[in-house]
This record gives sequence, structure tokens and C-alpha cells, in this order.
Amino acid sequence: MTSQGFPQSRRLHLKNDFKNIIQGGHKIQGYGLVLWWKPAPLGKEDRRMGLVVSKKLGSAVVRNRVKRLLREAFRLNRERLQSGVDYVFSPRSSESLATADMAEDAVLSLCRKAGLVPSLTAADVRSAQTNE
RNA sequence: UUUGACGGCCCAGAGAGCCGCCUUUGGCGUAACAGCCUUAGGAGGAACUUCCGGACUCCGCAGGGAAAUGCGCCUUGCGAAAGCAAGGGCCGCACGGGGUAAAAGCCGUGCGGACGGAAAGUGCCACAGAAAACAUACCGCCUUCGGGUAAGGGUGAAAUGGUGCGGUAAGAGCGCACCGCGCACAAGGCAACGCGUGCGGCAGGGCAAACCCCGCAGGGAGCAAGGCCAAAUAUGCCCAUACGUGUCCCGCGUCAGAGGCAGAGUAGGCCGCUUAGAGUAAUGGUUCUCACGGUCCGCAAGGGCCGACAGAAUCUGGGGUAUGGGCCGUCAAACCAU
RNA sequence: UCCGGGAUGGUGUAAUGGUAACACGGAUGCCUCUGGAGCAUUAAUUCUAGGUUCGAGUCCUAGUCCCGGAA
Repeated sequence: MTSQGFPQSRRLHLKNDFKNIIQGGHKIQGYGLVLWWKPAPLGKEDRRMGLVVSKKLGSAVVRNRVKRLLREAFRLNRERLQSGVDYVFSPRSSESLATADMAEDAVLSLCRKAGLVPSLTAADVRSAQTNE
């Protein structure tokens, strides 16, 4: 079950990374989210993910809640997403991301819309999970 | 017993499975990271607010004084300080009693009070009004026509004490009684204060959360404080080599910079920093069982749904605010029993 | 995290403690054949709650929200 782990190397935490992805990557909105994505630098086959949460979203409790749900949604569905890509999510509405199911739906739907969910891979992963 | 008000105290659901996160112990692993196994720990009563303190750090500073600024009834206790608590005094408001022609003074209960000074000075007091503090005072009243007067009228938040009797040309503390007020003495009290006695016909409007005066406190900034290490680039110095001078060496001079050093210091890193200790920021997700509370459905058994306020960032003492539940005490009302 | 500043019609700004003013915009009416222009009228919990004061947008206290600075 190591595929579901979410160590620090799979997260974005440098200011320059965020700058590059947001300014030089693709952008798509929907489901109460904004997603920027960009192919990762050479040699990085994994999927990395970052979060940008504005203070306008709500109090510290609300912001923490949304961050945790989005992190969980990404962690559980990481294998379905296109590899070798850096993802940056920014929630715009706390109401449309109130529960874990909603956050998972939003992340998957938005990535599918962006063409970042290879359908074959998704089926493979699903069958692999049921086999386990 | 129930409900409500006030005051005080306590908790901030519990257990288990799976998937994860942060810090950390000991190993494996790596050039160094990464990664894997393992040990221990991981949000609050308000962590919120940033309204007052303190520690700590840097800057300033001989000593003294003053200013900005803040605080302000008294005593005691706790405290480093801010502040908190208890008791007392005085003032205001409400209710009740008593009193009166009607009030007030008086007594009791409850609630509230940022509660030193307005006879040190300055300033402001709209509109209305004759006049808002300096009285040559309007209408009026009286008159011996020089003047006297502040009763009555009206304005206003506020008008140079109030009520009654006497008195007078008309009036007026002009005189008297009661009340109010000021000053002195003063039983008592640690004190704030003040039982009471005497004197004074009355000085005196309000605002100091206006400037100000008095007393007390009182340097400034804040962990993004501050300290350490330190690429690149620029600067300075040294210097192998090269060139010039010179017959040659030493020496002197010049250019370039492969090299070395220097102080300052940017990017960056570390310390400050924590038996939670981050630097895109951990403390989570999900399933089951039980408990508590609320709500809905149901005659009932039972079942469904929901779970307050809120998230550490140098540490720490208070104040304030938000909020779910429980316990205790006091008071009030209703019901039941005697 | 630490430290500053602010809040007045829909918007941008005024207002020695004394009737909340101005510009633009909105609505209604007049004028016009209709529209524009013009004229008239109209709309404010001065962020909220207490307090000081005769009287508070202004002074004081507490809270809410917004903006800014510091690596």
C-alpha cells in the first residue's frame, strides 16, 4: 500500500515551483476549484501537488479543513492521474468542498476535464485495487 | 419538584480496525539526499482578539530635571507588574416606609458609578432668550421722576438657593422658621469619610471621557527582535607568470587575471525555538460499537438526521469576546406534601 | 506571527460637540410628438453596543469588518 502514501517529496513546497507552475502552466476552473498544471522537470516521473488557499476562503479552521480534504482526495486518487505532472489546486468556495466525497469528485472531475485522467490507467488501477 | 435570574466550579465524548501526516529514538540504506523498518510524543479553554503587563533581544542613555503618554474614593489580601477579590465610604436612580397642603430632608432594600481638583488659569455652552456668567438686565412693579427693584412673565439642558410667614412705596436673606449650601471645630474611624456643635444670609451655573492643575507611573522598538555561517558579483591587497628597464640577478614599473587573502554583506542556510514546534505550514480521512445532548417520525417498542465556538508559530500573567454540556450555591415564582 | 491605519446615501469625498454638506449615479414628476438636456422632488441605523454630555458622525470603552507595512 505504499502507493497511497503522501510523503514530502510528492508535495510542492518551494516558492519558485509555485511561481513557475502558476505563471507558465495551464489553468482550468470548475467545481469550486482552480487547477494549474505543468509537466514536471526532467527526471521526475511522479506526480507532485501543491495547494494555494487564500484567506478570503474563511477562518483558519475552514482553510485547514479544505486543505486536508483536498490533500486526502489527491492522495487516494493519485494513481489515476497523469504522471510526470505538477498540480497546484486552489479552492475558491468552501461550500462546494464541504465533505471528502465532494472534494474527491471535484478533483477528479476537474482533472478529467483537463484531460489528465487516462481512462485505461484508471480502469487498471480500479481493477488492481479490487484485486488487492 | 419544575422554571427563571445571578454567582462559582468542571468537561470539551470514549473504544477499536484500515489508510495517511509532523517532530523524534535506534537501525538499514545513500557519495550526500531520498527511501524502508522501528521508539516516543503531537492544539485550546478560549490556541481567538492584540486591550494591558512581564521575560528575552537590539538601539539609546554620566547624573538630575522636564515633556509626550497612561492611571485616579479608601483599606486589606494575592501578585514581579498589569490586574483581580473582599470589606467600607460617598454620590445617583428605582421601589417601599415615614413625612407634608404638596415636596424635600429621614429610614430600609435593590441596582449602578473612569468616584482627585471647576473659590489656580484659559476655553466652549448651538437654537431660543433681555441676559449663558462680566450684570448699568427686557417686559413688568413702585416712584418724590433722581431712581429703586429682581416678586410675577416667558426661553432653555442650565438663569445668582427652595417653601412659608413677616416686612415694604414696590420689592429683596431685609428679618424669622424648616430644608439646602459654605467655613471652622470635631465624638468616632487605620483611612476614604464623618455623629454633632458653632459661625455665616449665601460665597455659588455646567463641561476636566476640553486644554489644564495635583498625585502616582513613565527611554524606544519588537523573534519578520537579534545573532552566527556564507555562494555569485563588485572592491581592495598579495602574488606565480608575462612585458618594459637592464649585459645578467636582485630591484623598480605596467597590463591581464589561472590563483590566494581581506573586511562588508546579498541569495541561501543555521541558531534564537521549546518533553507540539512548522516555514506551502503536521495534529487528518474513513468504517463499526457505545455514551451524552438536540431535533423529527411513531400509541409504544424503537428508528432517522445532526454534533458548539474555534486551529499553536518566542515564552508567559491578566482583561475582553465566541460557545455545547454537566455539577453546586443564593434568590424569585408555580405546583405537591405536612 | 508582529505592528500600524480606517469605516458617513449606490460610488467618491466634506462636516470648530449644535438641523449630516457636495459631486456623479438611481427613482419619481414637470417640460417635449419621443428621447436627450434642463428644472423640481426623493432615498442615510454616520459599522455595532454601551458610556460622558442638555446634546455625539465627532470624546471615551468594548466588539465587528476592511486595508496596509515588516522575511
